Amino acid sequence: MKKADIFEFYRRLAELNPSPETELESVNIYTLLVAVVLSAQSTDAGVNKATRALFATVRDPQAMVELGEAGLKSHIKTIGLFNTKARNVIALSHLLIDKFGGEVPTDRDALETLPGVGRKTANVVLNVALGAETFPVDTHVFRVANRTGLAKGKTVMAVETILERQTPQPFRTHAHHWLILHGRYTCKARTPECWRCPVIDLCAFRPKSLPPAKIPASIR
DNA sequence: ATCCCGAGGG
DNA sequence: CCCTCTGGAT
Repeated sequence: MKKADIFEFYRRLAELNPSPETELESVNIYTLLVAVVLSAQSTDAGVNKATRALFATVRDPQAMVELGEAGLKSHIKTIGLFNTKARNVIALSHLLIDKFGGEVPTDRDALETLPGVGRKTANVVLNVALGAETFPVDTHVFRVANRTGLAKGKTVMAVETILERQTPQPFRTHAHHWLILHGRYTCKARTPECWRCPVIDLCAFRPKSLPPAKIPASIR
């Protein structure tokens, strides 16, 4: 996508939602980390439903370890991949206590040493908790970037590299959330709702599937 | 049947 | 690169 169009793309999403935030609920950086780990291949709404009860009493690694894997599983049974996630969250909590003084590390390499934490999760924690200019590429960002032509890449890493390089300064901290919210509510996976898309004229997908709207002269 | 703020292992 | 883990919503 052309440089001027990239700027205009973000400018419009920013105008509609000046300060976008994550829809994952958390009470501190530790619970944020846990929520993001739990969110893999699951909806934010589904994760929130489970974590509301969990985070009411468990808000730090020590409490999580005391709850135990079986106890955690009973809280997250309704979330996909819950066996692996429960194991990872308990292991990750032990590691935070043993190697990081009970605190969540704030650099990407350290975060990625935690079980269940990959590049995308680390990028989300850094962006949401610290306001870092990271570009987590999830299913929505990957789809929106490729479909619209904003950043075409065959892998999530390729897309992240392009976003990191091309995103204009005023939009760098929130770009991730604008793309994800646009993907979740408008540029949906199965049936994108192009009729209410604010950037339809900048989109590479629109011309092929939906012809440009022709408004009859009679109603103009 | 497809998708949801993926990661780890082969 | 591929596959598996997994329940809930649509």
